[in-house]
Amino acid sequence: MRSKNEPSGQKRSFIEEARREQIIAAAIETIAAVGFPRASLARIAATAGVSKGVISYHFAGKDELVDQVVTTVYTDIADTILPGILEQETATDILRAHVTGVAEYALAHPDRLRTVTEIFVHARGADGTPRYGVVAAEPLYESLEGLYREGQRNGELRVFDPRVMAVTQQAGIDAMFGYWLAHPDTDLLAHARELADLFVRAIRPD
Amino acid sequence: MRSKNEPSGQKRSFIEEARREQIIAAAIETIAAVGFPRASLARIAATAGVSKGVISYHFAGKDELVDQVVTTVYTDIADTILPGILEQETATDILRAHVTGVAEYALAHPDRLRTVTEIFVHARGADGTPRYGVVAAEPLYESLEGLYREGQRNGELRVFDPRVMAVTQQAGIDAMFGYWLAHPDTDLLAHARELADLFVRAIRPD
DNA sequence: TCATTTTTTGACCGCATGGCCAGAATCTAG
DNA sequence: CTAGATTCTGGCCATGCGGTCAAAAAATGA
Repeated sequence: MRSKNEPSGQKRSFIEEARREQIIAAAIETIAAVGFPRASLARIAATAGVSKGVISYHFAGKDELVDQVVTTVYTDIADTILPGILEQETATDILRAHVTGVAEYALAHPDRLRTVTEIFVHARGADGTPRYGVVAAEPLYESLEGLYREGQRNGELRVFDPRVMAVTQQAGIDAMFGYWLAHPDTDLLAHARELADLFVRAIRPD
Repeated sequence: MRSKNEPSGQKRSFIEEARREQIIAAAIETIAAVGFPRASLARIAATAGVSKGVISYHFAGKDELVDQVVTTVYTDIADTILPGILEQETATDILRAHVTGVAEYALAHPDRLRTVTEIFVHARGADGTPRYGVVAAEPLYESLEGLYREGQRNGELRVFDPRVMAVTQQAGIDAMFGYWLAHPDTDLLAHARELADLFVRAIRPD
């Protein structure tokens, strides 16, 4: 049975599903440990304790494996921090919940966040262009913009450029995580609170 | 004559200096065009119109070439935008001059900014750790912190965590440039003004 | 039990990389 | 003009990569 992105028609066998999960987990562990450029199929296979060919057997190629890693981690992040965000009422509270939610997830699962960061930064398509670059962040930008616009409509926020703020907010969060990776002794949650403060002051009415 | 980082004792010959400059220019052009991971010595040599061995002859290795590229570009950036920053009086004006200065440089020399961005993101040492990562940004962070602290001392700025703000400001500038590269039709200077606005509001007194 | 299918292994392929080097070409002094 | 130093070329090397494959091993089911 050749592996496919979607189990079209045929269901995936037991062992097939288990192996895929195992290999995805090994990929996350390996990428977090040695970085994306050094996470070769051979290294990932060694982490999983299987032969290199097994990965080729269960995944169409490295690209599909990386796609599955991204999907797996992002689903997990969304499932973890979305509930805390949805229970907020105001745009300001949502912003704070977003920033601190990512920080809390980073503390609980540093490997997963590091892995998707590595993939976003380093993964490139066959033509050399980024595979998950700025384009992949577009839905997130639009989501943040919607939040800002609602706040502007009801007067909770002042008038500003939502796109610039969305890009900046996401950049601030990414940089917070990157700085913490390089300086693990710093207080990530304190950084998150301070960062949220900066953003709230930047967009509140005069 | 073997090449060295510093001309120790012996002066560098005429042709040596010319070739080094030519190869550095070719490296900048190549990295900006195809990205750091694809900018092999062979490609850079082809851009320069010389044999691959020439690079090995004039530089100790790829690492030294990349170091020279970074030094060259950073010196140029500093020479270009520092004057405009130094003539400002207040911390707020300095911040605005910093943000818009980088934007103006990006418009004038997109290849150079893109190249150092590529190098900072992708260049790794033999052990896989980043060669110009967060650690390399430390002097810049300290410089920004000094600026903030001065503003806090004389009451121009409120009290906030200077390190978090420094990390965030630099991240916002980097993201501005990255977004512009992906969306070249957007108004970079307008983004810079808006970004400076966000930052000024984030740190001004209540 | 035993034939069939699924899964795994380990060797192998083509390719690109950074670096090396013998010899040719070029430049420079005496 | 000529001898020596400098510079350049083009081919070569070892390494690591993603991917493929025949054959072995394991699981499955009649």
